[in-house]
Amino acid sequence: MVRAPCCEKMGLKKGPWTPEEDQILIAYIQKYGHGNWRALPKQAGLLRCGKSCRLRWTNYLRPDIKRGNFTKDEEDTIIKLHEMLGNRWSTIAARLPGRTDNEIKNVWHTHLKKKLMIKQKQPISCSDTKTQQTFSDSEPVSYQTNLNLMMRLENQGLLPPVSPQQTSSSDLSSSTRTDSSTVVTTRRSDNLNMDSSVTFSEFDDSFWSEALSSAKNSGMPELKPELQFQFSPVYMSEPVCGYGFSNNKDIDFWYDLFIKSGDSLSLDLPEF
DNA sequence: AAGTTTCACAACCGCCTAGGC
DNA sequence: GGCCTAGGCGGTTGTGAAACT
Repeated sequence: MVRAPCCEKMGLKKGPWTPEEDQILIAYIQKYGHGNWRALPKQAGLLRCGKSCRLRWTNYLRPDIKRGNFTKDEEDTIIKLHEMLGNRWSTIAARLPGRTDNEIKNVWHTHLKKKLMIKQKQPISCSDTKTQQTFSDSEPVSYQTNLNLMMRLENQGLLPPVSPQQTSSSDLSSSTRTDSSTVVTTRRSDNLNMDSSVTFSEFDDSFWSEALSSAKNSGMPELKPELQFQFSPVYMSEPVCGYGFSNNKDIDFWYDLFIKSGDSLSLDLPEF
């Protein structure tokens, strides 16, 4: 692949953006949009490369960006999602409206990583000890299976990043279950093909009963039957949920999210 | 008050992938 | 199928501000 010459060699500007440059970029995008980032700076009269313009717009100038400190809830969500997804910043960002992957990456490296390190150094309380034991017991069974699931979903193009504005309760998936397998119909009709479905023969009844009994053992209230049915397939159909029930900690996290919607749980997905 | 270190975050770099030709 | 380009992603760096000595 031939790499495009760097900005400096092309006589283009690097470094911090000035307010004037910001204004030019905003005005241009508001008027013409940003169909072609490479052509944009020239057409807008900016001495920047297209990549720099795109970064500036997506990370800073976009009107839907939320500025200011992260809330406790946002931090908790990042920590839990990072635990499940690793450094997939853009996927994590898709779950936090108004936050960019760059911002989340920064806050992780500057705050949350340290916060977690401090937390991990603290002695485990009696109740925590019990929970941690359960985690390690359940993890080896389903983790690899869940990774396989995620790879299959990715290979079939069913794990695109979800932008927050695209998520609404009106475009939920339908999910059905056959005798031998769980069929997941993808959730969103815009960039996922609603006709596509995936059959997970390895996720049989024993898998779900194992997951649900693990949840029960960890002290959660028993899930309602209709919830078990809806909860599991919908969970799997979500890109961020690709790991499935890898351990009790994950179950706990998703249970927290779902249970907050109360009795309408089996019908409504939480907004991310 | 001056110098040094640490912190926070914007911006850049290099790689990868999808898609057009 | 190979080449090329644009766009996207995660890792890293640069820089100004704040804290510390």
